[in-house]
Amino acid sequence: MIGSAIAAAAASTKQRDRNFFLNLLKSCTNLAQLNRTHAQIILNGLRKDLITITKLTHKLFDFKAISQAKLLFTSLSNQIAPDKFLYNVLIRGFSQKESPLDSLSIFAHLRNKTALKPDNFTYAFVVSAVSSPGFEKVGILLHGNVIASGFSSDPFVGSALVDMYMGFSEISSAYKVFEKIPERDTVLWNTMVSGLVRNCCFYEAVSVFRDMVVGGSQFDSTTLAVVLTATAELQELRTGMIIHGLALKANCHFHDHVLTGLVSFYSKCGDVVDAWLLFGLIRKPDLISYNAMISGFSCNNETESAVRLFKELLVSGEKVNSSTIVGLIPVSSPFGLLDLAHTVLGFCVKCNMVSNSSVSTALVTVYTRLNEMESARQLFDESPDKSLASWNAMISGYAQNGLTEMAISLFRKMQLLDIHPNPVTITSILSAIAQLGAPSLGKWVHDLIKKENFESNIYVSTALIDMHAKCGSIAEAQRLFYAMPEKNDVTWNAMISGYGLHGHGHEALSLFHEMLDSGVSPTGVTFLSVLYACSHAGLVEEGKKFFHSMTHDHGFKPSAEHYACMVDLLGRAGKLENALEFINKMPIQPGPGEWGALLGACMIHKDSNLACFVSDKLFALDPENVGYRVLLSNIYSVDRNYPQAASVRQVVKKRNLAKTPGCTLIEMNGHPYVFKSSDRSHPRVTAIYAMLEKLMGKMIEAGFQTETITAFHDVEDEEKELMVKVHSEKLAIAFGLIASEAGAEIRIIKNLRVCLDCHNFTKFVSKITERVIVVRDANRFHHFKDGLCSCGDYW
DNA sequence: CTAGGGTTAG
Repeated sequence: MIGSAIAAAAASTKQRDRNFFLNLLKSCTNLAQLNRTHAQIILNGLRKDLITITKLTHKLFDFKAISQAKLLFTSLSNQIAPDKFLYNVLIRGFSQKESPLDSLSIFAHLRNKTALKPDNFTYAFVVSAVSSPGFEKVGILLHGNVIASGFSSDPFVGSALVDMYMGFSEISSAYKVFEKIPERDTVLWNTMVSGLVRNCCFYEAVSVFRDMVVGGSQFDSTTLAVVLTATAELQELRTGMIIHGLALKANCHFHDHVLTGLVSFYSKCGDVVDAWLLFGLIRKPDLISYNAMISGFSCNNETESAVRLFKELLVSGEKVNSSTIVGLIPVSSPFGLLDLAHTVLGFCVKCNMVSNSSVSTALVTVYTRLNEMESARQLFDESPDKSLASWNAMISGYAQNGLTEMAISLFRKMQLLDIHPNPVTITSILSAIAQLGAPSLGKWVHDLIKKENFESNIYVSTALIDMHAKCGSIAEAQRLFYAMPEKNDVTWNAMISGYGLHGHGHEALSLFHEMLDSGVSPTGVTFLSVLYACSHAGLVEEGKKFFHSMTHDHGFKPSAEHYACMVDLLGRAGKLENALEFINKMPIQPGPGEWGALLGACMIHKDSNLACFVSDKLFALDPENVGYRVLLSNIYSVDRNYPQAASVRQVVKKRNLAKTPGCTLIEMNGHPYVFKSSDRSHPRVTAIYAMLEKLMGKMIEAGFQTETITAFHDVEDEEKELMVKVHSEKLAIAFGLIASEAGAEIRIIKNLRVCLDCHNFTKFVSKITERVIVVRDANRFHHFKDGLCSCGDYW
């Protein structure tokens, strides 16, 4: 029809008027039609008609013909004087094609080179052009212009301003603008809600929506769709269902956007069945709806369905974006779906998407979750422009997989390239340092935090508390904790578990009550941390009471970890029978956690009969785990049953089960030194071994029989060699003694649990050298002083 | 018949 209209126009020699072309322009549905119409406009002498040109320019932007629009403007601007309308179309056009600089330069031209006055349209467009991070300065300047020109209460300009501040993550400025606008229309409210959602302020988004409804403002399908995503993130089942009700009443229920919002809401709340049903009601499912459903399946562990839908999307030829890949991440983690990751990667390579920074970041995340660190690093190295998010993905991947040195060295590289970290980077790197237990690195990062002004960030300061506690300075952690003006549940948990780590059970308990008084609700982790603290401080009765109160007063359903902690509490205190009874009475099937805790208790209390029984359970549950076998072998050793110990070790060896090699870290004058078992690589190796020999000699003199010395009878050669090996912590302590001033505290960190022999050795050394020795092992801190250890020999 | 330009968004 349109084609024939154009044909008629071309065939006719009769001059067409402006109105004819305006209608024709309006009905163009693609660029080719538009170009033909443009030709006709020229033929009909309307080339310089401002009104026709304005509409034409507008249409060119609609079809994303941005360079053509630019060309048209530059070629005409010295022949005709553009008016405000044309300027406005250009400013909007560029702003929507994401070339804010072009928008700004047109705006500047309008202000400086013409006598035209910008109006509310102009400001709405130019403000929305600069609504992304990086334009803060010019954005605030424009806000000043808006006020000066008297447009601050215009709803269109107001919405644009609110959106702009939301884009800068200046939430409070956005609120200020919003509150100053008396007439709040639906779009303004929507701008607030969606801005809050974009900034992950989901709770605030829901609360603004509530104000909107209570205040009687009209909402629309956009409002509902957006606020649904907030309830999805919050897993606010009640609120989400109320909104679903509102959608039904307002007849918005069948809007595709609302349905998509409902899909993410129900799936994030665990109701994937309803989500799938609603997904089926979407008339024209597009990428966003698919993404919502795929991520819905994957966060509910419905791997097969997620993969099926993903493949369906692939074969449909529909484009996939970074959100699709990001949505698949939960699927790839617990199931080790390496195949899927490779499929995704293959697809991304084919579509040339790997160079897209958010896709490559997502892929890096997928591979780090699968603990495929080499693949992740390769992807990272090959991505052409690395965003801060990609750096963070790689660094936190290393930190989460225990590759702390890699995390730190990558962070160093970042520093060298002068790439500034953000709070996310800092939080990951602090976690790495906490795992490593390197206080000198901690100080370095702490200074950096001050320099970058991240101290007030709650994530950063919480990570700092955790780092200080895990690096041994519980006092510093405590100081930081009480200096924090605002604390969240994680902050409290970090401090409580810090106390537990150092064996300060009473402090942990009293901090828990402080937490309750402060109004922050405890989480599962809080209860776990308190139980852990009770267990490591030998507070059996308190722990039992606490466990009871957790279920009865706080209505918490204990998880497997809580049960394991209780077994640990009982077992550690020597109540092995009670611990076994507790396991047998558990309402859920006992798993490796509970049996493992009991096996640990058997080790401490030298009950090899029970250990044998428990081990059988464990080997059946988790045949690949080496730790349990090592533990069992140690139990036999402690019991002087060396042939049995050796035979357990033989199984480990025969089945090729890899054992984590032990190592110990010590810092001397700000330098970290790592010792492996029987290490001879240190430059002062001779002095270290001499010191060790001297100490061992004194120990025998004093009547300390070390476990290894008595162990030499009837042991096979191979086993003997294993026992004769000097554990890394002994080397580190000997080095600490010769490299530090007399009386100085010695701090070491061991990656595995300290063995009985080394524990005895350290107690003895602390006595004869009059040193405080602080040892962090895989589980906790040991403070050795005057021949005693803070763990009370239960660890 | 005086024409051409709006802000948010699953």
